[in-house]
Amino acid sequence: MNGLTRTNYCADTEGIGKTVVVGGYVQKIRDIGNLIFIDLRDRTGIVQLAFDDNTDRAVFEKARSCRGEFVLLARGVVRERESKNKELKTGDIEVFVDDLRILSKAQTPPFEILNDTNVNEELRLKYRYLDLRRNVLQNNIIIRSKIAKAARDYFADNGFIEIETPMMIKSTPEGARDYIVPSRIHNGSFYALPQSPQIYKQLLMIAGFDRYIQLARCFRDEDLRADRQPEFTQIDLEMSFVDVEDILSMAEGFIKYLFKTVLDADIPTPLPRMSYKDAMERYGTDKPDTRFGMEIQNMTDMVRDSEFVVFRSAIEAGGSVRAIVVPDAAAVYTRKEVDKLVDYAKGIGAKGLAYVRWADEEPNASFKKFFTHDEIASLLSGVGAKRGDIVLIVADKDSVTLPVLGALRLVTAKRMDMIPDGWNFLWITDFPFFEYNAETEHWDAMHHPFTMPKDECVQYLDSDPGKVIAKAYDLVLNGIELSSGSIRINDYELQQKMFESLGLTDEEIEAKFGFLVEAYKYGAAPHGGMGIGLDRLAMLMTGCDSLRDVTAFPKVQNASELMSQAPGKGDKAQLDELGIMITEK
RNA sequence: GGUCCGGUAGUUCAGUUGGUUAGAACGCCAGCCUGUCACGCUGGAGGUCGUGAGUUCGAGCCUCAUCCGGAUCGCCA
Repeated sequence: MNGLTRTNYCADTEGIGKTVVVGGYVQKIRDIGNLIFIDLRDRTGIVQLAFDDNTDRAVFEKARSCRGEFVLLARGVVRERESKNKELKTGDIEVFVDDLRILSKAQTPPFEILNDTNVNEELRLKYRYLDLRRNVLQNNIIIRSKIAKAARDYFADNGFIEIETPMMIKSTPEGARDYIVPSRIHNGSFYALPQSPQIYKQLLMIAGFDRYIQLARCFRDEDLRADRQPEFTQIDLEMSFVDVEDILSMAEGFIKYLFKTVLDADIPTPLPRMSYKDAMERYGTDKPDTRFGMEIQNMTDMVRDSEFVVFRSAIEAGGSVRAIVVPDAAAVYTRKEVDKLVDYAKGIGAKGLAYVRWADEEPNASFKKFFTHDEIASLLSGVGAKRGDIVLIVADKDSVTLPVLGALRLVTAKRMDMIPDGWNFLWITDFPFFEYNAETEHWDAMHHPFTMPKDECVQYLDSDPGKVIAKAYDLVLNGIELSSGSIRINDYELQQKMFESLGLTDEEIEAKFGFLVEAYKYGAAPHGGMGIGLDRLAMLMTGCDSLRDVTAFPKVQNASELMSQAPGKGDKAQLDELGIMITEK
């Protein structure tokens, strides 16, 4: 670059008396007449460039002409500052510049490049390359890179082979909606982008690779959330000659290594476990946040004889009455706000929400007409409530009471600010194999149809599908699902039977999974694996609450990308070639 | 697809019951300033009030539609 070669990153500049060459973006200019300071920024941080009346006039004038975000290369001697800045890593030194190159001028950016920004995210995403200049965002991306490296290192050290699987594959039924890619050669046919490399990694096990890993891009055409992007990355792995325990301990080893390497945090292993059934009954969700208590309590027996029709009819219909106690909430939740909770509960499927708001001496129960003073007192002591608490009660089928209270538990805990920091990992095990779909009146696979049922459950496949437990497991961190996996069926006859239980006809099985069933006829070791969400790991490990903050070029809620404006309309020639005609929706 | 929230200088926001010329801070431009680091001082430029209809003598403000972004429910084997 015009005879100058960079010697130091900005924040790594050191050695008083040394001549250095630094390069970066102009963060800030302070022009004090015969004295100019420029804060120069690169991905490591900031160093101050200094110019004074001993500076060559041409260099001085060049410095004066600089503006924010100009790209500079500056040579100079490192010297101690006359007045130091304790806020800055390089606050004790500055570079006294004798040669300055303006490598690139820059327009005034639409927003200032500041770590602590409150600029509208929409604008930041439109100019994502400017947003990404901010050190906080760069650090997130760097941590993400370290996570990926830790994964490759750990699994390579444990004998895993990194193998790429195709991105253009055949659409698989069930599961999420596929993104599809039209084929030019096969007019009218489409590839699908993989929702995960599931089938391919099983085939790699059949091929005998024994241990596979891939940082796999996955695609799901479903609505977005803060923790859901339509394309995302999984640390995808599969192992042969294993059962559940082998995979869990391999994954635990990785988690331990990862957190030590990237965050220098010690994660005690083995990680705690909870069955799906316990998770649902105690937390109303299959991904409980166990950083705080407030578990769901079963009040059914306490109110079994009550006259209150809401409670009684729920119980008589085979349901339950359950509650959570929100400690010290009466001071925070006014009557009006409790009403909002009632609306919220109704919005997520409850018929209603009974409550006791115990602010004053006398607890105020929404159902006090139906209970005596003593009965209410005994209910309160039964659930362990004290004065100042609010008790939220739902009476319905378990499939309503549990998830509703689980959601209320999270909402109120956030509002009460009672969720401590920490790394609370939890394995959820013993998932049901089937999930009844009331709409189609079918049993669907809860995990996926290749999941191995527990040995002792195979006998219930026909008689009582709801009773079949799968060799499937999820890893949950602070209430967010990080990972999901299972042992796969490696026996083609059993696989055939599972497909039949799912209501697939022989023709459907043959058309959709024929090659997979065929493959298992040629011998397969017991195998299983999991996919760990790299994006979510990065989000949690950087303390962010959106995947957008750990993704270089994320998509927004309607799955478009604001910088490039993707997706775009296909042009006429492209569509003609593919034989595609667009109809108005 | 439903519900809710938001959209006013480049940015972040304020804008009274609908009423004269829509303000502030930061940023930007120019000048001055020898130790700044949120530099300071002086002056200046900068607005399709997301868009389109409607109500009204008069709309940033009220109504409807629509676009964009976010949260949430559905959805995500």
